[in-house]
Amino acid sequence: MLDIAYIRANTELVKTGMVNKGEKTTDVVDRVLEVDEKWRSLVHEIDTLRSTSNARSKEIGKLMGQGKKEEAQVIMSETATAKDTIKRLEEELGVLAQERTDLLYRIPNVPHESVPVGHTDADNVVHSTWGDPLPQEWRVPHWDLAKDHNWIDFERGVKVTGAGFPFYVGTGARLQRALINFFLNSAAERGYTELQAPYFVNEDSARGTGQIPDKEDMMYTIPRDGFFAIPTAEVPVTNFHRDEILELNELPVKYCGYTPCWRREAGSYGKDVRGLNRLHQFDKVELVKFVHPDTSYDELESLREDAELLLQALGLPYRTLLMCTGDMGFTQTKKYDLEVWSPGQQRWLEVSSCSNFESFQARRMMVRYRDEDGKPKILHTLNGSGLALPRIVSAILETYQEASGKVRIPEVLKPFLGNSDYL
RNA sequence: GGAGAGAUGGCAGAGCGGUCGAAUGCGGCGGUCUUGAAAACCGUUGAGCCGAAAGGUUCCGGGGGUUCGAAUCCCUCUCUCUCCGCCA
Repeated sequence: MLDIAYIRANTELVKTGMVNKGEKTTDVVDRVLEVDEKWRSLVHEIDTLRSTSNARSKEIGKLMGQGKKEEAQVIMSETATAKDTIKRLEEELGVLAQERTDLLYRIPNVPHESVPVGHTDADNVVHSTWGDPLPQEWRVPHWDLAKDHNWIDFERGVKVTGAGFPFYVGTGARLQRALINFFLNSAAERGYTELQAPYFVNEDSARGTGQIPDKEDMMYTIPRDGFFAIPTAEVPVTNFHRDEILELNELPVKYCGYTPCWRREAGSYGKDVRGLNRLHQFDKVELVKFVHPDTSYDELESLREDAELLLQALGLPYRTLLMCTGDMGFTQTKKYDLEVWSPGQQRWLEVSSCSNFESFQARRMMVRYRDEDGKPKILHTLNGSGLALPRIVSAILETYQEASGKVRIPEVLKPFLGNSDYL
C-alpha cells in the first residue's frame, strides 16, 4: 500500500498512475483522503479526551495514596462521562480506520516515470533480445518429445491428483533437479543467500505480500489449519523479515529460494495450458532483495541481469520486455519480463518477471531499515524469478532437440547430469 | 493426541491494580582513560499514530471484559516450551 501522506501530497500523480494502469475510476483516492481527514480529526479529539482523563486518574491515584478519599471521589464522578464518550468515539474511529485501510489497499502502486504508458501487452517495449529465435523445422513441441522419451507423465499426474500436476520421470526428473541446482548455485555466486522456506504460509504472510485481500483465489488453501499453499517463494521469503528493522550496513539483503509453487489458475483453458505451459504445481527459484530506497532501480537492473545470465548460460534465445503501465500489475512500479523462445511452439514463453515494489510491500509488512539518523524507515523490496522451471524445460527440450529426436544437454548442465552429451 | 508451564524492550530477566514505557544485566551508540586496544568508569539507547513544533496518545502475544485507573484481575483465542505417546 501507498503512504497516505504521499497520496495527500501527490494526489494527481497517484490518480494518473491509476488511470495508466487501467483502473476505470480514481474515486477511491478522493474517498481515502476524505476518510483520512475525518480519521485524523477524530484521532486528535480522542487523544485530547484521553489526555485529560489520564491526568485525572493520576490525580486520583495521588489522592488515594494520601488517604484523601473524599477529594478523590469528586474527581471520579467527573471522569465517569468522559469514559463513555471516549468509548463511543473509539468505536467510530475503528470504523473509520477500517475503511481507511480498506481504501488504501485498493490503490495501486504508482508506475515509475521510466515505464512506458500503455494499455495492453502490445504496448510493452522490447528492452533487448539475446540469440535468434530458432525456426520450427523438425522441432516438435516438448509434450510430444517428453512423451516419446517418457520424461514427463501427464496422464498419471491426472490420475493421482488432477490436470496440471505432472510426474517427471527418470531423466525428466533429473533434468529438473539439475536446473534447480544450477539456478541456486548461480544465485549463490551472485551474492544471494539460499533459504529453504516453508511451503505453507499463514494469513498474515499472505496479506503481507498482497495475496490477501483480492487474490486469495489464486491460492490453494488448507482451511483446517488456516494455511495457504504458496503460489511463489516470494511469499515466505519476503515475509522472512516482516515486522523487522534491518541495519543500514547489511543492505542490500539478497535471498534465493527454491520451492514448488501452487496456483489454482482458475479460468485458464485452451492452447496456453498444453504440456508444461501452465501448471497447478511447478518449480521455481526465486530471487528477493531488500534494499535501500535510493538504490532500488539500480538493484532492479542487476536483478534482471542475474536472471538473464541464467538464460544466456543455458544458451536459450530470449527477449526482455519492459512492461507498460497497463500490463504491469497492482503492486509494481516497474517490471521486466523475460521470455524464452519455444521453437517447438514458435512462441515466446514468460520465464521470469523482475519487479520493483518500492515501499509498497514493505510498508504493509513493516520491513524497515535504520537510517543514518537512527530512525526506522521503510525499505524497498524487489523480486524476480531465477527462473521458473517448466517453461525452461520446454525450451531446452525444444531448442536442443536434434532431427533424430535426441536432445543435447546444455554445457552448464552437464556437470549435474553425469557429464553426458545427451539426455 | 494427553498432562503441565509460559508469552514483558535487540537478547536475558524483574514487575504490590495508581509517578510503569516499564527495574536490573547483556548488547548497541557516545565519551573519559590509553601510543592503540581491552578493562574500568560516565552518559545514552524501544516502536506506532496525531502534530509545523511544543506536546499528546497508543503498544508488555491477539481479542474482549472489570475499574476513575490494568503489564498486574477475569474471559477467550493463538503460539512457544517441558514431559508422555506416536513418528521421518
